[in-house]
Amino acid sequence: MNIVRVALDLPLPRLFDYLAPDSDDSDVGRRVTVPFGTGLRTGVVVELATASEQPDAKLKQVTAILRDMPAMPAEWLALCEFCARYYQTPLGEVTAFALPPMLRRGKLPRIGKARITEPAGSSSAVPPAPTIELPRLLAAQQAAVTAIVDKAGFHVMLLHGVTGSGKTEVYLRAIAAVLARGGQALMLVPEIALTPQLEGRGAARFPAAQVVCANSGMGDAARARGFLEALSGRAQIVLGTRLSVFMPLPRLQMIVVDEEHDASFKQQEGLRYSARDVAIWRAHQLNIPIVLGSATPSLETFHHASSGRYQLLELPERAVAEAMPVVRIVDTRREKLQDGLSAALLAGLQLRLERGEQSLVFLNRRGYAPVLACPPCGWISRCQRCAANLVLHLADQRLRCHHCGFEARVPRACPDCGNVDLLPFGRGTQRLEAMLVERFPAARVLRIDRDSASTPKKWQALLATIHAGGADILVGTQMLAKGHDFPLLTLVGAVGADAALFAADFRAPERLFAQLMQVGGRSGRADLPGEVLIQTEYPDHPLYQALIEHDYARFAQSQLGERRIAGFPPFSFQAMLRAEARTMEQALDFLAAARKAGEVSAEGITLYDPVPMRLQRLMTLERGQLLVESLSRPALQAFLAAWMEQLYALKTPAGLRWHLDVDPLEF
DNA sequence: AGCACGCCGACT
DNA sequence: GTCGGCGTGCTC
Repeated sequence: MNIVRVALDLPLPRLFDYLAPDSDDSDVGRRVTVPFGTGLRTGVVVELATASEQPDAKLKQVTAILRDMPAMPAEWLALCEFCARYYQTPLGEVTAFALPPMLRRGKLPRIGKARITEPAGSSSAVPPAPTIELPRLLAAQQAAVTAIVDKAGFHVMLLHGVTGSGKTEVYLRAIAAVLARGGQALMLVPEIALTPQLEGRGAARFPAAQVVCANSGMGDAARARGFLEALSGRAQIVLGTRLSVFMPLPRLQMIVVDEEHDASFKQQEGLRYSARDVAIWRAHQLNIPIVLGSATPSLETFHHASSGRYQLLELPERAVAEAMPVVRIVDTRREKLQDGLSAALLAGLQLRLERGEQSLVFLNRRGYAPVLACPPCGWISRCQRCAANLVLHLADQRLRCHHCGFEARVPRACPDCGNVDLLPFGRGTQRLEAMLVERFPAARVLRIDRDSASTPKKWQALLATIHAGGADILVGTQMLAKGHDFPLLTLVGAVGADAALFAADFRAPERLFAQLMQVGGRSGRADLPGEVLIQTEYPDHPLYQALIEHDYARFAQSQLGERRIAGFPPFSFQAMLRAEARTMEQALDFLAAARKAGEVSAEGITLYDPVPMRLQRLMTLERGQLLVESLSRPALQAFLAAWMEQLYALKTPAGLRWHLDVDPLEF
């Protein structure tokens, strides 16, 4: 009896068996449409079988095996199976996620039926060597390229180099070597904003190579076409955001993860995978090298590089600018600030204005003020759906919840007592912008945050203005920190950074350091030295001291010391069970029951008390969480697998939803 | 997740 | 007397 075992996109951790009389080995990895319940569904054949555990009477016959494109290779299925196992997600949900939506629905993009079925490997010819003139490499770059290119087999390398040290050039040389051998390369980058730019650079460097992009912002057909190009072997380079780690690449020979520390590699809903970690597993499975690049590696990665498990490749010098920016700490404890800005920063801005250079004031909080309040009666602007304040956006006269998107007009008077003198408290980018306009009337002030750069088009326009010298003072959030060079920028002021120093999240300092290092790296070019001013009430804090010295390693070591003592990752392994329900009591009760169920098999596992999440209520749902920790990853994995079965069996009150987050980044 | 079946309130 | 509420149970 010919039976196919099918992964269907359902929240059920099992496969479904179907009769498929005309199936054979070559159908493993193919999409199938099958009758399911009352309707039809599309899934993926994961394996063949001759018998089923289901009674014969229950078995239905496959409606169609879709043989209109090559089957997904075994390596791709193995990757999905790993994710299903590791992240405790049903395999059918993983395969559905890993396929572009169009293919997931059983369809094919227009054009290229001929191309789709063309045998793979036909284009594995060596592309002609690029004729464009290559930039000269620094000694350290050359050494890094050699180290990468010489590797055969699985090998994790950390390419550690500050902004401007020429990491991208190293990637491109290493990729060129892979292409010359007829292989395919996969390069992961953080967010959509910078892929077009990189795509251009890649296309210019490898004119004969097929470069395929993948990110969630692309249209359905384009994504499906890219997937098929990669699967057929025609695409030689895949460049994309986290989801491109699932691209099928039959001749994959090297993976690059640029800005590997970036939090956007971890998906925060649905399949909560880390593309960086999945990429490392994939490299291991394929026995190929992988390069992780960053100026401020994640502490996990740095830890492995220090212990020798990963090879450390250092790029100590800046390739494009002569010097690192000078970092100065401005002690704001004694000084009376003027609208939040110190005399030193104001003087710095004035000086840049006089010289015709650009400045940037970095404040990671958008809006005008974080909250609007009525001092006499104590009313404050709160979101009705979330346990959060409504942020005042004066630019369009709205109050906005940054968590759920709720909006309201700014009230003329206090809704509680009628007082008309409502006061904004705190400072956001809009307020900073308004204040700078007033203080420097001759300056052209430009605000860059998610509100002013709400669409790619607006974002491009803002970038163009900055590059053309059409702005003197930039006010911006972390948006500005990523991936763009501003040649005229010579001063960066960081305001309100202290908030992250004592945040409840143990990863907050790590993120702050990376952010400040990155935003500081925007300033200064060969002929225009850069300066970074950090306003703080904790001038002696080790984080800032390390920043002055541009000493990432020192910062990382001190952080790792603290993590070791506290037993935090990378010295322990974690998973978070979260629940949301109509009432906090329901959420916490479920978590308590889950904890009780888990305690039976919790050898070597710590199950903490269920607690409300930091953002307790979101969209009217009360949220709680339960942290699970172990000193051993295998022990944690074994526990989670057993625990999940018990969790599926727990009965939950109506409206309660839960999920498990393995290796959580958010607390 | 869907989508059925299944027993209790206000409508033609 | 029926339309429909969403509780629980199954899907190969």
